[in-house]
Amino acid sequence: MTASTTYRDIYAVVSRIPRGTVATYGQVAQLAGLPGRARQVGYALSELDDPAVPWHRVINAKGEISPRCGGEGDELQRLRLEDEEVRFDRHGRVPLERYRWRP
DNA sequence: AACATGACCATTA
DNA sequence: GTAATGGCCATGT
Repeated sequence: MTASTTYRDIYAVVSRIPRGTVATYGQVAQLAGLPGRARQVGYALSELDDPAVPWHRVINAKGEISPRCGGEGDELQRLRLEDEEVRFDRHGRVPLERYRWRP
């Protein structure tokens, strides 16, 4: 494990995302003080094993759920978001204009 | 130390 | 609407 400060910073921001809202990787990176390092955010979440972090509230800039190893990860994420009042359109993505987290 | 990989984003055509 | 390009950095071998 040995979570680096960068990762802990990312986890801290993700943990602050309110229920019923979503944030993009770029947004999380920006709020975490890592502008332009959206990639690291996704990587940090992939290595994440802390159930206290609502990683399912983080999606890509297209409002879609990013693929992930394991198979059921994307599906699980969608179910969890729907369980939090977040609806998907017919394209299978979330309207960021509507559910985007605004700190 | 070097190389390759990765849950990405913004811009341009 | 899609396709391609550049950039950014941590992790594992």
